[in-house]
Amino acid sequence: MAVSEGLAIGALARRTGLAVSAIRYYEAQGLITPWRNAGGQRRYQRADIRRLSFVMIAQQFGLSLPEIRQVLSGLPGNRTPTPQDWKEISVGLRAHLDQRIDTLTRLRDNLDGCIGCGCLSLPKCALYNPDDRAKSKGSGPRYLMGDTPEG
Amino acid sequence: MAVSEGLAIGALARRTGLAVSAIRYYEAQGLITPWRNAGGQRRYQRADIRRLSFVMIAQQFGLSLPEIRQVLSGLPGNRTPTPQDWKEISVGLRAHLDQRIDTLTRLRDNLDGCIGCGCLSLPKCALYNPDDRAKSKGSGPRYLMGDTPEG
DNA sequence: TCTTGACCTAAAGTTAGGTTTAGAAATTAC
DNA sequence: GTAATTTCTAAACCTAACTTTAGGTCAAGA
Repeated sequence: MAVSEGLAIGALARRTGLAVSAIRYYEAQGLITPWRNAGGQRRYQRADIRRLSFVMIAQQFGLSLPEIRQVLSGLPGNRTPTPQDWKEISVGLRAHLDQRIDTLTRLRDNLDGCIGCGCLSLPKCALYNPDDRAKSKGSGPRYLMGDTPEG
Repeated sequence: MAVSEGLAIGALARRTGLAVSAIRYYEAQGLITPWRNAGGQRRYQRADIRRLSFVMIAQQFGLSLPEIRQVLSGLPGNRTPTPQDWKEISVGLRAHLDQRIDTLTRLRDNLDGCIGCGCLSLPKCALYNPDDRAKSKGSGPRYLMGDTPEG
């Protein structure tokens, strides 16, 4: 009954809205590290509610789980994170989000130009420098909408 | 050799930068419909280069393949699409993109507020009304960063 | 105590968007 | 005419982020 007994996984699930299976999965991905009670069941700190909420927010921002793990590694390991700790690692998120907004805005403006001329041929298209998450799998520059350089 | 013989799948792949396997996959998803030559091989119209380029652009915008299929269904089926046709279906893309940018911007501003107060507790967080693509899989509202309504 | 609900692990299944493989047939190049 | 290249189909495989299932254990309450 003491606070030190920690939260069971079901309680943590109810507090975060996550599925129990998702929380176990996050543990397997190194995002959260519970301890075990005498019977071998997972027990969590109250601060882990905040930690999982952060994971959910970062996911909304488009970070992958490995990326989130990286960001979380910026938290102190030897004590419960303070509001200031959370604030500091959130700065990186803000930068990530700014970049995503910027990419999409460039993409939109490019489409506007193409709609404007009515041809949709984009030799200067933002797709040549696409979003970080997409691409890098293609082979060299692509000539879009049917316009090759040699005609 | 006549134009009417169409493009083989390899030629289309070179013109679009897509893998041959991807083009076949898009056909299976109903995004493109080649005809077959006497030997059973796929043959494509030159206009299909443009069609596939549109698919790639729409993907950059975050549309799923079923969504793209839906958008493409706005093209005339009985003739080669004109620049005006492409312009018309692009308007929907523009709206989609605007909405995504708007969502991300709200998310960012919300994070700013939370960084500002240093607590990262977001009862009014944009995550309650998240991006269209994410969520809808959760069960009811989530109380983020450890703050439940009842305390 | 007994029973019910919560929890455990490991493995398989799921969706999206493809790629890879295998073996055969068509096409192209010389 | 033959060799090399492309293309064909079907099915298996891949990653991310989880969920589901199966069979068994732990914890809490009447």
